[in-house]
Amino acid sequence: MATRRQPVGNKRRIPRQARATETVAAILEAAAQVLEASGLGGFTTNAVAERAGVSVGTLYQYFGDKTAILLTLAQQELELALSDVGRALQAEAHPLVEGRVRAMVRAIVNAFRGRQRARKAVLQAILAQGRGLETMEPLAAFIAHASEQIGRGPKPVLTTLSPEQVFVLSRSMMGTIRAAVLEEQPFFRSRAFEDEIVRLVTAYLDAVTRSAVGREA
Amino acid sequence: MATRRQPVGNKRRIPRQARATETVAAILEAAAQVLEASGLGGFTTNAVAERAGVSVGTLYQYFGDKTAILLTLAQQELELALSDVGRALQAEAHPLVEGRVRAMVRAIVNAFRGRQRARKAVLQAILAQGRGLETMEPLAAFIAHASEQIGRGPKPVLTTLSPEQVFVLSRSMMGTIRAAVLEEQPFFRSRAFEDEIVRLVTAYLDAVTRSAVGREA
Amino acid sequence: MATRRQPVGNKRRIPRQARATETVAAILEAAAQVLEASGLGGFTTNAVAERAGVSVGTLYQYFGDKTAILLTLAQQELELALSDVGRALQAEAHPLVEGRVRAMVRAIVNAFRGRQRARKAVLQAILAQGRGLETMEPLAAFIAHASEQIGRGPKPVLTTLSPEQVFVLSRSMMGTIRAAVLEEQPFFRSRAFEDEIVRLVTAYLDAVTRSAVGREA
Amino acid sequence: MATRRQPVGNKRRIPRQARATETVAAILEAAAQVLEASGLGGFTTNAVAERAGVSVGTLYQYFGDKTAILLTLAQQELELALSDVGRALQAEAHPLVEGRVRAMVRAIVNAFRGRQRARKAVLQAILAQGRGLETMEPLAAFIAHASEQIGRGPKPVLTTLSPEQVFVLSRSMMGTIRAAVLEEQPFFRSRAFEDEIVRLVTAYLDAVTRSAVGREA
DNA sequence: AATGAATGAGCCTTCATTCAT
DNA sequence: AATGAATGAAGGCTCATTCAT
Repeated sequence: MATRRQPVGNKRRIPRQARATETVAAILEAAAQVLEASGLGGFTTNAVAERAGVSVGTLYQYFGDKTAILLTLAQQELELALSDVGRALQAEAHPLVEGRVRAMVRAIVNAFRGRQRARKAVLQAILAQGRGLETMEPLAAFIAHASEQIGRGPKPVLTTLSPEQVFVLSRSMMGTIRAAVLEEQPFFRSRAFEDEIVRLVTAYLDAVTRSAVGREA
Repeated sequence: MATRRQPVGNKRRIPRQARATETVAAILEAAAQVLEASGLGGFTTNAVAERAGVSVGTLYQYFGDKTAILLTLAQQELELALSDVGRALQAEAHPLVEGRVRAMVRAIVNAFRGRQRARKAVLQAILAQGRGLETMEPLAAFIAHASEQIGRGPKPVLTTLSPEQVFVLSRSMMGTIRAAVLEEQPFFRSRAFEDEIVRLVTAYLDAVTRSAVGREA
Repeated sequence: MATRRQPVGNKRRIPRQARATETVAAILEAAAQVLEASGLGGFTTNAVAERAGVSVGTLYQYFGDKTAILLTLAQQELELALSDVGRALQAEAHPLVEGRVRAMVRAIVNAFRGRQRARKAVLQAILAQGRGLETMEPLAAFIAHASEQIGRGPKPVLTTLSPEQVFVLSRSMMGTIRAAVLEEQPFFRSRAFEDEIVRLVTAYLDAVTRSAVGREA
Repeated sequence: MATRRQPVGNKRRIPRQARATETVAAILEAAAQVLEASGLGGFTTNAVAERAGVSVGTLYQYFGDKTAILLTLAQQELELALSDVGRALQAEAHPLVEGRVRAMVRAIVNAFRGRQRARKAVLQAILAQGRGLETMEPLAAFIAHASEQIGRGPKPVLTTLSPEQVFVLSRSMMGTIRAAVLEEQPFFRSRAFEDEIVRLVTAYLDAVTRSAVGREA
């Protein structure tokens, strides 16, 4: 009967004090751990709070909703991965396209190494809510941008990719890596596997470029 | 999904009578419909039973577990998809590699087309339980076999693929299509998307072949 | 995260079996008892279920909402009271207006005797939700009608009452009786008190009639 | 409202300084506003504190209990209403009984006019705790006294009312007005409604007087 | 075999109250 | 005196599962 005001759903309190900031961090860390240990099924607010060493009440002081935790986590992870990959691409150390592709693949493989389960769960949760698109948007934008960077340089490859091409490019790479993690393939971190992914991406980029050039001519 | 009392588990009763078989079919069909209509969140045993026109009790007579329904559904869908793809490959109608690749891509996309939401939910549910591996295994085996068929024919392309190559080939294709389903991409059924996947696969096959030839020479 | 479908709020299952009907009755009886014993503050679904000897789940099988219980209870009580008062009025035993008024007063006093607290709580709950008007409507209609019956007979008194008059007539009488109960006045069931209420009502009716007649003349 | 830890109870600190007095006033004003805006359901200590521009801690410095705020609010309102009514009666401006009754009714209605929702909520809260009796007592005493004042004056009406008569007189009037507030009747502030209450009271006074005279004669 | 009423653990969320700063 | 982060009991409600009929 108690009236439920503020069906907010988002963040609730902007931590202004040091202690509060720590608490938020603890909650997010705990959330990732719980997700990692028990999957989405075990991801309950009580479990997160307990692991974080705070009470549920505190948790709700900073996250208006169970979902808000997930969303924040997702964003955080995304940004981390993005900056890793971005760093790999910006390096001037790779003059050749292949070199840059390889750097990116390596960054992604590394990004996928830790807390695989948490990552998966976050992904699922996001998707399960139809929030996927918005959340993924920065990633898509990034890869669209990244593909231009790959092409640029001493040996430029392409100028613009269609949305479908960006999608195929990013998802084929990500999907392959993700599958290897999920299936716990023994060759996951092997050079042979890395070679094949690089081959996949460069071959596709090549094909796309050739086709574009052919059309222009 | 958290099992409550008895951790029963799998199927319970092997239907020997016609009526029983019908009941099981009705439940599975209802499950797919519920999944399609309300997503995983609305997938409750009661909802499925009601839609199937049976009582929950009856449902539990044939499926020891809510999960068992999902698992059965997944297997069923998988078999359907596999036989579709198999048919596409066996046809002698595609003399060129590209033709065969396209036929396969189309078969897979089609397999994923109907009841997308249900499929997505099944996928999620399977993955959420770590059951993904077992369930996916037949698919992997199939594609490994299929890649040989692609290469064979009037214009043979390759003889043997390394395990890593089979993996990259199959997962990049599946992963891309799956991502399109999960993210509910609007271009999912477009020709442009199909073209890109075909390009991805053929480009990779080409690159692999060229490298193999080079090594042999 | 579990999706909450059906934010129904109303009744949920129409009991078809004997046992179910009993259960509903038990829940309503328990609700009244809890209300009586602990007031609105103690009126929790768990308390009601426990007192009814059923589980919360069962309770929610028949009432989609905590409020639904209160609403049903209110309707039930209202109908009971209404039929009591109605019976008092329909009796041909009271040829005089005063006699009929007295019969009504007595019926109301009796109606207010049992489970005062429950009644009060129900009232409050109804009002607290702004549902008061709808719920009270039959009562208003009834009193409007009853006032006509009071006036009819060998010595007719009035023909039509304005909404304000119906309101003042009914609420002054009800309010006085209710106050006596709430304050546990010792004279609550005394003849003297009854006399005064009868005097109040008849005097008011008289005044209204005289004013109406005066206006007509 | 259920007290959680320390069953503290009432006021805690008697403000001796100017600032403290202001704070208390701010809290009470905020309480009324919150009540008015969100009803009893939204009446949380945090909401009140925020609106008052103080912290919860400060609030608890002056009110040992959420209830204490409500109680204080109720008393404050009551005193205001009482002094209004008293002023209306003491005025020599109304030589006729009816005039004095009308003045009183108007004073009471007016008292109930502003912040109706807040008042209703306070009323409900008081009643919900069985605290109604104590809180209402001064009002009853006042009306008993007032009825004597009504009768006095240039045209005296009655000498003594029996306890039952005082009760019926005061409660019928208050009960009717209160019901109009609680039910949020649209005609609450209309002249027609006022007329009917005046009619009710004067008719009753009249009837009582006539009966007393008859008995004396 | 089927039914469906009943169960109850457990989830998410709120909010009165405390206490270290 | 004031602050506001933290607490945690308690409440409403869901749903997988059982079992008497």
